[in-house]
Amino acid sequence: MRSFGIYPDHTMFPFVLKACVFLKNLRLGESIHGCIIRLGLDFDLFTGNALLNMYAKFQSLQLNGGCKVSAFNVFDGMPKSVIRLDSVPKVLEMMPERDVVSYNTVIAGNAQNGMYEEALRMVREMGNANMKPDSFTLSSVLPIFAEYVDVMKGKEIHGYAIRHLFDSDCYIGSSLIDMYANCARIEDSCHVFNLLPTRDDISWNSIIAACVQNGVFDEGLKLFRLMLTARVKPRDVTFSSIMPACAYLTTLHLGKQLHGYIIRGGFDDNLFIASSLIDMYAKCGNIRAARWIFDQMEHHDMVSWTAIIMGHALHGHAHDALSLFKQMEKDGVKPNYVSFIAVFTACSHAGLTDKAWRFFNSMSQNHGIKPGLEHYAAMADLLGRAGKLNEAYEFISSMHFAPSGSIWSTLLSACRVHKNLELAEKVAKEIFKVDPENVGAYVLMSNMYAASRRWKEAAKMRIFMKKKGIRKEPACSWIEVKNSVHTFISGDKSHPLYDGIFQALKDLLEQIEREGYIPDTNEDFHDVDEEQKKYLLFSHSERLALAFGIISTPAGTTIRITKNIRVCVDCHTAIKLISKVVQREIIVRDNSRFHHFKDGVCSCRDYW
DNA sequence: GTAGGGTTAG
Repeated sequence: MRSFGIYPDHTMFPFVLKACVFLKNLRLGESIHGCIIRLGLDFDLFTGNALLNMYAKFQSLQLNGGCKVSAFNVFDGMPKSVIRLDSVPKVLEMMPERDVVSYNTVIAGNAQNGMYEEALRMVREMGNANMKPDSFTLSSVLPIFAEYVDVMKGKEIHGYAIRHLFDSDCYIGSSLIDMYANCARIEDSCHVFNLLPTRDDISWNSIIAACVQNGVFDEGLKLFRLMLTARVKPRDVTFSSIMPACAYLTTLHLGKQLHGYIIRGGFDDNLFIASSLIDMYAKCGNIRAARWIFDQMEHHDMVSWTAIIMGHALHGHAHDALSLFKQMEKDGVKPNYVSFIAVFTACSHAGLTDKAWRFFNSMSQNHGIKPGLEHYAAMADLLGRAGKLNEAYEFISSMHFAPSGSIWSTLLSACRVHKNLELAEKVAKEIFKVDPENVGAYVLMSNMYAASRRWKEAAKMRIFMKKKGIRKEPACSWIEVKNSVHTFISGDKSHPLYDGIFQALKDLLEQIEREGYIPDTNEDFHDVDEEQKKYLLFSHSERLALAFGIISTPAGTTIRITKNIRVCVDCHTAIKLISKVVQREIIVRDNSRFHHFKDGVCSCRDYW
């Protein structure tokens, strides 16, 4: 057009600048900017707004590469390479007039670059200039209050939206869903979603992510199915949002189905999705598949490294976990807060206390990460498991913040494993001081008293619980057979195939007794005779699930069971022998790790 | 000419 000698007018540049944004070509954009100035069109409002938008977008690109330098208001202190990007405030200052769009563009630019206070300042300035926030403004501001976890301010915006009839706006809808979800107000998220007159893929993604992030996994999965029924196409974000639900519920068949979708949709090179797949396979007991995905990836970021390290840690592969951590550092990927939790978990499941101490010290010294509650908890857990109970006690007492009930609880369960009632009493006192309703502590103390035949004190604990009206969650195991999940609680006879299960349990008992199995009744704390105890052990939830798995799958199939609390010692012994007599691999995930039983031995080498 | 959603955590 220009070669024909035709001059562009003010209507043209917004489109040309937009093309530069799509092409991610800053140099081209800058030369167009030059062209605009030469033609004297930089005083045009629409052209100015398009320039603002372009520079703001390139600012995001630059910042996503690492440094979070404020390019909007800092000029002097900026590194040379970023100086060109300072053009947003310059363009803004030069503009002869500004409208709502100018402000919205700058507000969004600041908000997307993490400069929340500057964004909010611009909102006030906009008000001072007699311009009212519109739906664009609100959907840029809401994510700020989501990030701040400030539900009061978020609600204020929601109210403003309702008063100005913006609440049926799809964009504001997703921001509201996300804001409420971030503030743990999942009911409010659902309420907003249900009231939306129109929903696009992002509204669906927002509500699904909201459910999963708040632990409402069944609802998340239900909404995912509804999304498919509504013929809304799932996107990359959908998969990385829903996958953690499969990981948490150990629904391997669903995870695999989603993996199929992901491959067919061509999403398998997405970093977020790959990390969520690694986590899902690891948590569903298939660490080999998790590792395969990790090894297939072209680039690894900190999250994917952390996910695979945690995966190996949970499966008791401390050596793999730690050598991966070394490799990660060698690759120049910086570990974060979560990565160290994974490292401590690895050390914990292998009893590597010395190594853990070295990591703990290097975490703050070499990586500048201040140990948080989770790190202290992991270290305390590790020391406790290794039997270093007093060291753990000292460690917890020396924390630079007040210990929580949960951190003392890790030590209490270590006292149970190592049968130290004296320290347990001391620890329990600390727990009841900060958390008088801690169910686990009452149950553990009651069991420990019972184990030392101090029935009166055991009963006292139970009575305390009753008085306070707190109940422990029943022990529960589940297993997936033919794409459906079967749940068992201890002593449960309600399964339709119970007769077969009972017969199988009896047969298995006979077979393992021939292998030398002697019931270990030490951990059963009912004041009843030995024969009855044997029966109680016999009907533990993991045994029921296992017996059901054996009779309902073909010979040789790997059996995967999930349990909500720690596997009991007797069941651990029994399952080892069962894996030998039925010649099957049995994988049990309890609340802290995986046990791979095969040929009479367990991967945890009886340390868990 | 301007806006919203994602992965790892005893």
